[in-house]
Amino acid sequence: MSNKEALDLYDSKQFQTPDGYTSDIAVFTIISSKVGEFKPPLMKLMLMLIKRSERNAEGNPNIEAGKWALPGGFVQPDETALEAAKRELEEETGVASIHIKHYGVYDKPGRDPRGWILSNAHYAIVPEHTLSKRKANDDAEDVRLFSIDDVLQLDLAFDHAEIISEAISIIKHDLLQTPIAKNFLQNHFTYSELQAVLKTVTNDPAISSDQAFSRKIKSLPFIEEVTGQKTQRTSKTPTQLYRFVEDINVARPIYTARY
Amino acid sequence: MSNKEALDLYDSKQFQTPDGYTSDIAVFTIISSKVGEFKPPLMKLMLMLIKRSERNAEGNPNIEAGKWALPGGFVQPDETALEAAKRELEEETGVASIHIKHYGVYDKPGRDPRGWILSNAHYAIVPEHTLSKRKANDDAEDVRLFSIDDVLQLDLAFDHAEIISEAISIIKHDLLQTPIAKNFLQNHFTYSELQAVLKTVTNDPAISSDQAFSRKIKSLPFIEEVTGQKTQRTSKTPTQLYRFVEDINVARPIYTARY
DNA sequence: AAAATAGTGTCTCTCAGACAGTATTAT
DNA sequence: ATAATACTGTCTGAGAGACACTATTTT
Repeated sequence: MSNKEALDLYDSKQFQTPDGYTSDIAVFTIISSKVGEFKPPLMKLMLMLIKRSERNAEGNPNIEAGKWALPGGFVQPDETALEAAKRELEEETGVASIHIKHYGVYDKPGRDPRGWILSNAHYAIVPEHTLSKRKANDDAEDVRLFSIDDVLQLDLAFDHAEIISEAISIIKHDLLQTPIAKNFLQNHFTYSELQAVLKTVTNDPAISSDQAFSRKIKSLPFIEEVTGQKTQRTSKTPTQLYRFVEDINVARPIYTARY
Repeated sequence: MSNKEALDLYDSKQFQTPDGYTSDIAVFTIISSKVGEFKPPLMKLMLMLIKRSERNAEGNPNIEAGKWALPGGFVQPDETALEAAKRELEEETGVASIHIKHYGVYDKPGRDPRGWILSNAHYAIVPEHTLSKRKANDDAEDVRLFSIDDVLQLDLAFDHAEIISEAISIIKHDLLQTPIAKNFLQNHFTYSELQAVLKTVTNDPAISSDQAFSRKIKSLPFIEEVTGQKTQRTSKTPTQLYRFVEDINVARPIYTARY
């Protein structure tokens, strides 16, 4: 093949190359305020941010020091941006194999004062308890959860205000349009627990009304009853448990939906 | 601010940097076989590919020569990948301001023999007539439209088989889940023209049945009648024209849909 | 018994789906 | 008149929404 000959002649310097390739991760969790025994949970959607250290690992002044930022870091040449995001998230939280999804590319010239630096944005969903062991590291002097209603008031590094704003839009959309609510719940859950997750992003009466939602959940093809399984963790009355069915196509064409 | 001090100390060589940053574009069009006068169109969804030249602009042997590939090229440091895709598409087809959307990042190590080269994949929708002036250029010795049913049988460059396969999945999804069908149609269209577009990707009876679809289109909030406007281009009977309403949210939550 | 959550029993209204029928116009 | 496309009339059944009611259990 002539590819070898072409390769020998190829000069990678003929085009300008980026100065860096990074992955950022918007880590979402839901904190359940346990209101009391035999009560459904009160839930709030939160985003994890780090506070950038004054000095980096080498002891030099850090860029955008003191500002709040998404966790993330440089992609290595032997991995994809998604793999880098998973690796960094695991380094940060100790959790592997959670839900993580790419949602955007940020490459506007001038977005990073250090040069032509590209970022791939991902969002991740982690159970609340896995963030208990979250810790500051070389680059972060603090790690904290913020309500998605407050987070954009912070002094944010780089273009992270824009990246976070889009992450919030996307997760609100995906929670209602895809079955990712699954990732905020235990394997088996009650209708009121799923409802509490959805109520963090919608006040649609078809979802927030107890009667309507407890009826509706039975007819959803991507959710099934766990037959015979009940729990009392949300009420004195034993309550039916449900689970998400794997690999069900949930989307209905907009041209056949009811409006 | 101390950012200046930090910047002076920042060494961009501390991390390995990519060897290139590119944009690829999957250009879709629909060719309407005009069956005859007073007939609705027969439509087929097509993808435009280029055949890579044996030699590049400098006269050297070209990488992946002779293979079919997506049009695309290197992103410049003063533009985003999306801007680069628009610029390249305009250079290629002469069309500006058409529908174009980012849908994927391809950065698997080894995907390009020339080195660590990142690609952002976009899909574009262009009206058929704008591709009449399509032309070969330095990098392409041929430009051609392929049916989305046949295109994956070709000998494709780099990892373009994977990129094209995902483009096809995404446009099939978006055609039914978003109002992008608008971009395949004139401003004013008949129910059977919209139906013909949708039938390129679905055989759902609610869409492919004439009676059902002509009724349903009246109740869709994102489509409105153009009052008093009729056409005879699809039938002897004068037919009602419709248009897409701007900025209507079309998505219904999966938890309130009918299944 | 009281209180709280989790449902179920009905009714009404809308609409999807099916089938048959009508409307319009060029030839 | 015929043929082709574009509808409309009408029935049926499923289900969404609203309201009232029942069920289960702890305290």
